[in-house]
Amino acid sequence: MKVKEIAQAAGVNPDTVRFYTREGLLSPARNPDNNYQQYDADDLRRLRFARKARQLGFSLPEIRAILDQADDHHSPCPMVREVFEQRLAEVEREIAELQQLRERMTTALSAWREMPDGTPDGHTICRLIEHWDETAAATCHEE
Amino acid sequence: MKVKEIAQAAGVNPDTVRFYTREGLLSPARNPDNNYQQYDADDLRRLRFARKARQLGFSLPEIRAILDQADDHHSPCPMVREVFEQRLAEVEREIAELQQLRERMTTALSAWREMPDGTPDGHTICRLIEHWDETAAATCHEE
DNA sequence: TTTGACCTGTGAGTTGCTCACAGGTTTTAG
DNA sequence: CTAAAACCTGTGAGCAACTCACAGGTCAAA
Repeated sequence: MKVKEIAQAAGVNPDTVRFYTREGLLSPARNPDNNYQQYDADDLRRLRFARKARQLGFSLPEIRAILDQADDHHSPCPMVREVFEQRLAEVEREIAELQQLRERMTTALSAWREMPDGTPDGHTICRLIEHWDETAAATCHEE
Repeated sequence: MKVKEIAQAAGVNPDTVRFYTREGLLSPARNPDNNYQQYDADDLRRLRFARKARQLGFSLPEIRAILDQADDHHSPCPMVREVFEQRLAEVEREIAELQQLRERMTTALSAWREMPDGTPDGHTICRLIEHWDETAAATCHEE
């Protein structure tokens, strides 16, 4: 398989395939005639695995670690369980943060309906945002 | 105020102040003696505004647009309302995606409790992840 | 006066791609 | 048979919003 073929088979951008190859997640053979990359079924398996793992929130270094362990005939699954549970906790924290944010946004939006727009006067820039509750917002930071 | 002082007053990293200055959100005067940046109360107001707007999900270009409009004595608030509503919709979409993801993760986790770890055998890399439901996960992509 | 804490600008690193570029190869249409 | 289109190659830059590192200048206190 050439780059475009494996990319289509996995449903990703060919540049992603090239990128993963550069990053060492894929190690295709070479066609000695034209120096093209030659991917096989095992590469496709690895690529699909990597994409699934990405959807689960694994980072590329984590995925590479799992793949490397699999290459060494170690069972990577306990590691997967561990990282997975950490990732689940993170997802739940993100949900909680976003829900807090949403709540404050809808509250602010309904409060704003009664506020005049007001041209900036040198003391306020936009009172809609300046009246946002600072301490409440402080707990909601992106990372 | 010098960089560190305004940074402390707004509760941000001094490098963030420098970065915002480079990006044109802040335009401090200069001390002609030593070429140090000199921030005033208006800069602090702009900085605090920018941070609040960031917490609300505005991008730096958006914030700069608001600030520029305020400088020109236009009322930026209608623009704020508009971008804010877009942002709220986005937050709600993110929440929905993360909730879907969490659900699939907890489902997978409980399914995995009954699965053996299994050393990779050349056909599977880690069955924990390979048995993740592909089509279900396809609807949850990061952007 | 020397140490330490600050200041300056610039450039690189972060993450996971995506795109652009310049040049080589292969396929397809005329 | 040839020319154009579509592919391949590697490398390097761009995204967002910082954060950190570096080398050199400035200033306060001991």
